[in-house]
Amino acid sequence: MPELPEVETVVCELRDEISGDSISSVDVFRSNPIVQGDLEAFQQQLSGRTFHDVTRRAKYLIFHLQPSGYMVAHMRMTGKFIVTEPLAEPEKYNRVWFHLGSGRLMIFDDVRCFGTLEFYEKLDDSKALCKLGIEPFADDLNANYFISQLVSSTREVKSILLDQKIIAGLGNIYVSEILFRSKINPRRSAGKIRKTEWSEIIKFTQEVLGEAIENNGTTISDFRRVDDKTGKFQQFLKVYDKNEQPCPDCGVPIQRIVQQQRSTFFCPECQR
DNA sequence: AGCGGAACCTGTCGGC
DNA sequence: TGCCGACAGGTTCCGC
Repeated sequence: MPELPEVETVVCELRDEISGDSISSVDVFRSNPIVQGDLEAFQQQLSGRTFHDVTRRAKYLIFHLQPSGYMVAHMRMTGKFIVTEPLAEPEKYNRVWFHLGSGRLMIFDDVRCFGTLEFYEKLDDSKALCKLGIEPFADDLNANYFISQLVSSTREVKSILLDQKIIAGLGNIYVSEILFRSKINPRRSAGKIRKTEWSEIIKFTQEVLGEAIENNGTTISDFRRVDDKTGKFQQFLKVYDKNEQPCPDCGVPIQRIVQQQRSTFFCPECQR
């Protein structure tokens, strides 16, 4: 489900739905490995608190609780949050139920159980959050941010853009799209990317993510609507999953390669 | 430092 | 039809 635009969408929807609602109790149908740390402590820490706000940091969801504390969540590949009227029985991949004071249910559903839920009294206590790099829409993100730390780096530029410690929130799909629009070959060494090229990468990062956020819901954000495969998302992607298909700009076949055990798609003609 | 590989889990799809 | 391997949008850990 999630790259940053999908997380942003979910965060906004959840904020509208649950802000002000309280948690009366928490049912866990399968904790391993979703709920981090002691399960009973987690249930106890959440029960009785109220959702005050929901925000995003990179691909993490942060549930602000009152009178104190935070639930930090990550949906990984297949996690989902659903707010619904009460159900009699958990559905197959429901992992956690949050019973809300309003009588509704917030469900964390996750086929693959890669997702994570953690409670923290203070956000600084989350090591994962502390390690994250700059947000793609941060005001102080500029070419020098990359150049200053990558002058002599031989790492491939794709690896840099996926590195959450450097820039936090980009995922495999959008990195292919960003580098295509930037006309940069994903295998280029980061240290050899010129300042003007970094500026292009930043510009197109914000453009691609912005478009995806605007098109939320019809992108990949909802497996329940996955039958709608010919929706806007397919039109939106220019290279991802387009192996052997003609480049929309020059007609040369898009190439699929593997970098860091992940698929990369690019145009060998346009991207230098 | 930074790479590759494996791991966490389950489902789906294509080839034989 | 049935089995088997490859693959899936993320992150972390380990060894070299």
